[in-house]
Amino acid sequence: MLTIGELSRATGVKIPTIRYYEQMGLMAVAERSGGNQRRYESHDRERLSFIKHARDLGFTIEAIRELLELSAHPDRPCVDADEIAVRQLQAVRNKIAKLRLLEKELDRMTSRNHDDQVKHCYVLQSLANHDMCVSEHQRP
Amino acid sequence: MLTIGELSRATGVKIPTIRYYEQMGLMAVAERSGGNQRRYESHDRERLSFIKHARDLGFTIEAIRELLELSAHPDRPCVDADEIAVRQLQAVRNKIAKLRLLEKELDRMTSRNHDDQVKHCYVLQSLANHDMCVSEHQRP
DNA sequence: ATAATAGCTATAGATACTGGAGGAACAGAT
DNA sequence: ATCTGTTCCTCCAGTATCTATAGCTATTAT
Repeated sequence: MLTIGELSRATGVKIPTIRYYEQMGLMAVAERSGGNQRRYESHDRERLSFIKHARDLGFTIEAIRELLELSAHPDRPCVDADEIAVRQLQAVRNKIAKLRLLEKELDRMTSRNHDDQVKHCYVLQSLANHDMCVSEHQRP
Repeated sequence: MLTIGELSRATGVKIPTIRYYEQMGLMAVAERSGGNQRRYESHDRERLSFIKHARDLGFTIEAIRELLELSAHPDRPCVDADEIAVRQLQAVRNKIAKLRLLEKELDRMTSRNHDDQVKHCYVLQSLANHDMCVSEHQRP
C-alpha cells in the first residue's frame, strides 16, 4: 500500500496532479485509510506511469482516456491505438517544421543586431513588418 | 476608420482576441462610435500586426508588452529587445530538440505495429513501460 | 421600413495543471 | 501519553491565452 506522497515520488507526478487525474476520471477513485487518506496499490502505480509517460509524449488527457479504454479491452483490434499514435506523430512533426521556420527567423533577427539604439533595432523592425519574413509562419 | 471586424480581417486576429488584447492593455482602449462600437485607425492596425507577428513567433504576452514598451522609447539601447529575442530563440531550440526525441519514439512505436490485437499492441506496451524508451524525455 | 449583418457586454469554458489556506492524521521520539 | 514534524485532506483561486455563448443593440443595404 502506497500513500499519495509515495506514489508521487515513485512516478514523478505531483500530488495535486494525481488528485486532479482522479477527478478527471483517469485514475480510479482511490481507496481510503481509516483517517480518509488515499491508499494505492501497485496497479495504480503502473496506470499512473502509463499516464505520465503518455503526457510526456504530448498525448492529451482525452487521447489518454481513449488509450486506457482500449487497453481495458484486449480483444479489440490494435488499429485504434495505432491511429492515435500516428496522429500524435504527425502533430509532433508539424510542430517541428513550424519551429524550424521560427528558429530561422529569430536567428536572422538576432544575429544582425549590432546596432545599439532601439530606433535601428532589427528585432523590432522585423516584428513590425511581416514582409521581412523568410517564410509564412503560424502559431507554433 | 476601421470597425473591429475590418481590423480582424486585415490582421487575421479574431474579434474576441482583439477585445482581449485591449483588456490586457496590449492594445489601447479603442475610440467609440456614437453607438458605442470600436473604431480603429491605421496605427492600431500596425500595432496589432506587430502583436500577431510576435505571438506567431511564440512570444508571450508579457514579452510583447516589454517589446512594445521598448519600441515606445527609441532612445534606449536595443540590447534589451535583442535579449528577449535571444531568449525566445533558445526556447525554440529547446522545444525542437525535445520534439525530435518524441518523434523518434513515436515513430518507433507506430512503425512496429503490425499485430492486430490490443493485447500485443506495441503502442500500448511502449506507453506502459518506460524502459523501452530510446531516451529520457520530458514534457514537450 | 425592414432584414441581414455586425457589434456590444458579461460570463463561462477549454486545457492541464499549480498553489495556498486551514485543518486533520500519522510516525517516531521522549 | 504526549509532543513534534511531516504528510495528508478539501476547497477554492489562479495561470495563460484565448474561444464561445447569450441576450441585446447598431449599422448597412435594399
